[in-house]
Amino acid sequence: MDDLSNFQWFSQKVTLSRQDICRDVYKHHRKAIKIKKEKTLVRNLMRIFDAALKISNERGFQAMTMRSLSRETGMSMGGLYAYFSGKEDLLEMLLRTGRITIKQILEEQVNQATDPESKLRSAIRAHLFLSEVMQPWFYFSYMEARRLGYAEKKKSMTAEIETEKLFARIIEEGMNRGVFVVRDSLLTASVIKAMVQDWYVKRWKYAKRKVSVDRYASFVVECVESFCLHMGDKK
Amino acid sequence: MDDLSNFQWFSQKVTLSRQDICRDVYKHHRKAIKIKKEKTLVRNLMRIFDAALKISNERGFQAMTMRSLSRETGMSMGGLYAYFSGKEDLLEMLLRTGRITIKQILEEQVNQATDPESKLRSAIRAHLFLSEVMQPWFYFSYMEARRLGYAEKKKSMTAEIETEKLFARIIEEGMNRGVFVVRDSLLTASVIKAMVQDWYVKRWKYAKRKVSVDRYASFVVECVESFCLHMGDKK
DNA sequence: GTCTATACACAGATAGAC
DNA sequence: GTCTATCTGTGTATAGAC
Repeated sequence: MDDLSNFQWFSQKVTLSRQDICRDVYKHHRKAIKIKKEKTLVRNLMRIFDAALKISNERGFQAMTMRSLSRETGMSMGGLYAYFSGKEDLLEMLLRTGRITIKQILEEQVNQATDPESKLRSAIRAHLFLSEVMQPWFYFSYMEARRLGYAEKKKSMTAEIETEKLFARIIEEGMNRGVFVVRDSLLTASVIKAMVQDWYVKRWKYAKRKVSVDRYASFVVECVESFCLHMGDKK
Repeated sequence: MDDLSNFQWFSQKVTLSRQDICRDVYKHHRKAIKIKKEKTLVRNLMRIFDAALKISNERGFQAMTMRSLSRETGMSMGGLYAYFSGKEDLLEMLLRTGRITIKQILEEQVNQATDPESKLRSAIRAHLFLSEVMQPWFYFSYMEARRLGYAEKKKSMTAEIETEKLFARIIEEGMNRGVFVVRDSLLTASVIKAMVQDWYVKRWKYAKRKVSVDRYASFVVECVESFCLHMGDKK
């Protein structure tokens, strides 16, 4: 799929799914949400999410006060509590929406390719482009996940393991078919994930060096293929 | 150097340098520290540092209250303020001690090897073993660095860039000598760093899978060499 | 050198007017 | 549906006893 070579496609997908997400949030947090008109809910919830991500990614979620959220959204503190029952609740919403979006979009991408080589390439590129479009969310989730309550922590650990398994399965398939060198597939998946994560965690670094997603993606693919195929030359 | 194959050597080094570190801390924070006896200072400062790292790595530095630090150290809140003038000050001390220890120890390791291949191997292993011994500090520094004041943030960014340049220089030397494939040396250094960081950031994952430092180090070296030398087979 | 008690600031959350 | 005003809990920091 040619669209994978840039992230426009992902960007559209993410924007379009915003309505669905809000409906889902409403379903799961009905008790807490006092807003009845869907249009108002969608508009303000998005404002709140964007503001919360912005503030949290600068100083941390715990350091984000309701007052600063009020300032950033332009809504009053009292008004904010019509959209969630408390900070914990907001956190849960934020994490949930991200997980759902990612799942929806990645599922559309899965198994578009057939051979292990192009599957691996697609998986790496898809992850990178998605994390580029939703960078604030990925960064937030990465940084805050491990300091949450037990339940949320577990969820994010499971998500991490699942992503790795996705890569590991592709690699194992390649090994079984004899196109990839036989090595520890889980460790290989881990280092791939580490490289993908570096893109959204250290974005300031790559921005400063003017490295684009496309270039980074190509580099990671080259690196992984060289390891899996033991080819040093460009393909 | 054979000692590099396990991290006992690093462990000893770190323990031995504790006294020096305290002397350095005392020098830079003289105004804030009200303790006169060196023995008391060293003992309690270490208690405080260990406790602060433990709490912060669970819930974040910002979420660590003086009350929780008091509980963890067994010291009273009033007593704690004899060792630093406030949370910000404690933070600065913590980061400083880590940077100094790392610098001292890594400098001893630099240029033990001569050819680019073994230099690269040594650099990777040294970083991994050091981060293993000082895991709480590395994790802390990684997680808290980006939400500090401007000055401290700058310092930790510089440290990150410097580490990358260390790797990049070795790789460039290898390219110039014709033993490494010519590629983007900075991007190569970045992905190496990403793999090394994954070790101390995702330690829970590797612990669960019973992957040892030694095994992880060997794997990363294999991965990097395969990319730089375009050899897929074991060396 | 270490403790207890407390000052003071600011956080999250809500009630009730509009 | 949104605002202002305010309650209550908890945070950092210090003064002064031991």
